Amino acid sequence: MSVMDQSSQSLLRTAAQLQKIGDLTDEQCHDLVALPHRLLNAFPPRTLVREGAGIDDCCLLVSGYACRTKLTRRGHRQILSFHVAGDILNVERLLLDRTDHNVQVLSAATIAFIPIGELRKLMREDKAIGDAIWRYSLIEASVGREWLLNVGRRGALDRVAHMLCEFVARSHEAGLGEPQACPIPITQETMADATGLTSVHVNRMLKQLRLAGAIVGVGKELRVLDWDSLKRIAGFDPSYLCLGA
Amino acid sequence: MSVMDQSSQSLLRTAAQLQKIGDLTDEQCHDLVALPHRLLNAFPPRTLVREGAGIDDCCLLVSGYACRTKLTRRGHRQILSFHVAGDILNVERLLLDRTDHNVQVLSAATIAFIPIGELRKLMREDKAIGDAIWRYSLIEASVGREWLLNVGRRGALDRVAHMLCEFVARSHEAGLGEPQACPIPITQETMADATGLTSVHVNRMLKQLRLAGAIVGVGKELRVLDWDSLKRIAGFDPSYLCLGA
DNA sequence: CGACAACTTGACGGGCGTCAACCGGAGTGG
DNA sequence: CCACTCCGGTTGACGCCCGTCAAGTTGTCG
Repeated sequence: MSVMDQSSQSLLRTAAQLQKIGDLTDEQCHDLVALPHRLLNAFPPRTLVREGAGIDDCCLLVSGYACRTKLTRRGHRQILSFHVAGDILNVERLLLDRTDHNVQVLSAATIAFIPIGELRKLMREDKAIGDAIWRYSLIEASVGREWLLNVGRRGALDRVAHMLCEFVARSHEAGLGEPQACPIPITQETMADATGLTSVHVNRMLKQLRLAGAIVGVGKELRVLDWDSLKRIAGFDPSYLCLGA
Repeated sequence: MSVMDQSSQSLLRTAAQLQKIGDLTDEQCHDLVALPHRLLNAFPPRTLVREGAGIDDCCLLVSGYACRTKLTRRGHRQILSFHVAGDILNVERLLLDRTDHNVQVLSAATIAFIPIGELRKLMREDKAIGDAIWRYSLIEASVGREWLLNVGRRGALDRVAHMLCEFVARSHEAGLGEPQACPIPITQETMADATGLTSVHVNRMLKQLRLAGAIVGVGKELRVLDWDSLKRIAGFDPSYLCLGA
């Protein structure tokens, strides 16, 4: 595959996701893929976007894993969402002047930068595409609400289990693994910042989940073994992910 | 003021808020106010919208206070956001088929129900109005991210203080009080469900804030006394509220 | 082989949850 | 007018969950 082909394919996952979300035609999908952009390879713990920055590009995750983060004044980090290939990393930038969070990569990743003006132009010209992206942002908000419930009102074990469930469900949706035996390539420190716990306590909870037979593996090869069991512990109901639409 | 006048005024606050957010003309503002709707008076602890429901109206808060909530399977409640007069209580319903949370009133309140079809039609006909509402939903998402940071990564004292700060800042923006000496008409149990704490511990934190001279009052007459002091304790930076735009 | 990052485990302590009692004000009915 | 109830706030005692600190292990990369 030539460099040109690679580049022309890089927005495909995002286009496919928006096609499903917004019920777009193949032609609209093509318009999305044809958007001008530049690519970047990044490695952790690289920060792509910083809070308060008014960057001029919309960032799409072409491959790899990424997350959004915020920091308290005292320097404690909270992860706001996980992202897989095809996700848009800063939708809100399309209409707001300021980015209120950071974006960091969690693995080796490729990111596509699209000038905001180009994307806005396409959205203006084709209302269905605009609606699809709006819908995408509303689904993100729905996921964010579930995270708030998770962090605010579930115990540590349920909380970790729930985070793993979402990770697996979204990986599966993106074609990156099976619910049964899906790999989870993130560190325990990352899981801690996503759940509002410490890495030490995440470790204890993972041990407990291992003893319960729900997960297996160590280090970077953590895998979900018993999907049903994990869902039960977490009280996981995937409807908030809006995968069906 | 006649009943007719009352009804014709009821959407005014929402229109004014969207006008500021989306830089709308007076005429566009007028179109919003003229939307067909019916009014409802409600008292706590009434639930207006239930999770999973596919209700056909968009709910605007005309007066009073309300909040969005979610429940874990075990029945623990998390408040997702507070709302004051002029707020839209279920924006996401404009593009998603399902509501993923509940809406409850926190005080005597008046709600306007607008048929979704009517609002969608107006948004289609006037793109600026659609953009303003999208922007509104993106600002809500920004607030939600700050809540996640608050609940996940701040200690109990900072957390309660931060919640009070936001409540005051938004009340002030809506013209319902001054930063200095702003009343906070919600119960400690409500504050607990908003911060991921228990009402007992919220009580302890409020006592501490009283001793620090930041707040005064008891029961339903809780008031912010020393705004700067409260902001400092909370580490509050209002930019996430996007009040300037 | 050394350096380093991530995981693992144990000991200890504190922040916050839980339980329970009491208080005070608002509403209600006699 | 007073008794009663109810809801919300207040406080203390107690204990557990989870944070903190620290040491040790494993795997990877140079």
